[in-house]
Amino acid sequence: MPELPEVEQVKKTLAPHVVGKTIKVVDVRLPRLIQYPSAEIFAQRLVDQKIESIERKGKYLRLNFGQNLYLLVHLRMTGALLAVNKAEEEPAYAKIKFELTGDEDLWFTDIRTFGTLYLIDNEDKSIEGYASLGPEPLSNELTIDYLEPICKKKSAAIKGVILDQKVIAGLGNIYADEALFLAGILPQRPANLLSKEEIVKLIKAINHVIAQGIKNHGTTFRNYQDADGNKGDNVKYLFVYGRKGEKCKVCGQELCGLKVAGRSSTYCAKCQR
DNA sequence: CTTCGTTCCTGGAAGC
DNA sequence: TGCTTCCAGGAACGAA
Repeated sequence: MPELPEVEQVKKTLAPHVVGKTIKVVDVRLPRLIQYPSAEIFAQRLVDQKIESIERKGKYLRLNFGQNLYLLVHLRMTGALLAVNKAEEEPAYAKIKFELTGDEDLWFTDIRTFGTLYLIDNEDKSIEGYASLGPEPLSNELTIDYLEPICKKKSAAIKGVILDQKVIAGLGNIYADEALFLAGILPQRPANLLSKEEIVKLIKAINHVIAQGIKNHGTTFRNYQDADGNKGDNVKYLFVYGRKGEKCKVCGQELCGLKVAGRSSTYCAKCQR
């Protein structure tokens, strides 16, 4: 599932293929993926737009066209943006084709079709999930002074708090489990019962796992691939995610599984308290 | 306001 | 072997 490091890797690999290219035709094969505006207007407005740059904010990618026109893409679970040579056959699960100037086209593919796309004017406040994103890991806004008061106000599980994109932008199930393991905190602990020291450790752990994920080009657990169709290398560095029933890499004890905040969670009952 | 459950979807794994 | 059931989860949404 694409989280911050995976989306960052898509941005890096996509940019050399598409920045400076102009969209000539848009073929939307699954209109419900277009959240705003209608699929018809979406396709029409993109014609002859030149891709000036690409940015990432949280798990969103933003293609900038100039004149305050932006394409927001959220990959959700299995969405992918692929640059494919026009001579090659189209990719599997192709849902949207952006015909570009040059030798390659841009494809949006999606197995489970949860991905969402938006074409917006200005850096609009109209897309709630995008406009309300909290600070990012590795930014100087994610501080103890920011996070501690938020935790103090919430009796819900800490894992749910750090998965909330309004609190921290970019964490998903994989990096949340990994950060909680590194910080030595059980995912089900009520956020308001964490000590200041624990929250400090958690912020450091979040920054660490995200930086490592980026360095390793993302985590490919099932379907994630970058714009070149390559997988990430980070899965071999995971301590807990997807390892329920296996031995803890630190203490050797069998890892536990539990539903927390509606998500499957894996943790070590000995290393995490 | 917060918190929690439901919903969307498909492929692969697990179960019978 | 082959069919059925379950599970994966980001985030919007509605209910309590």
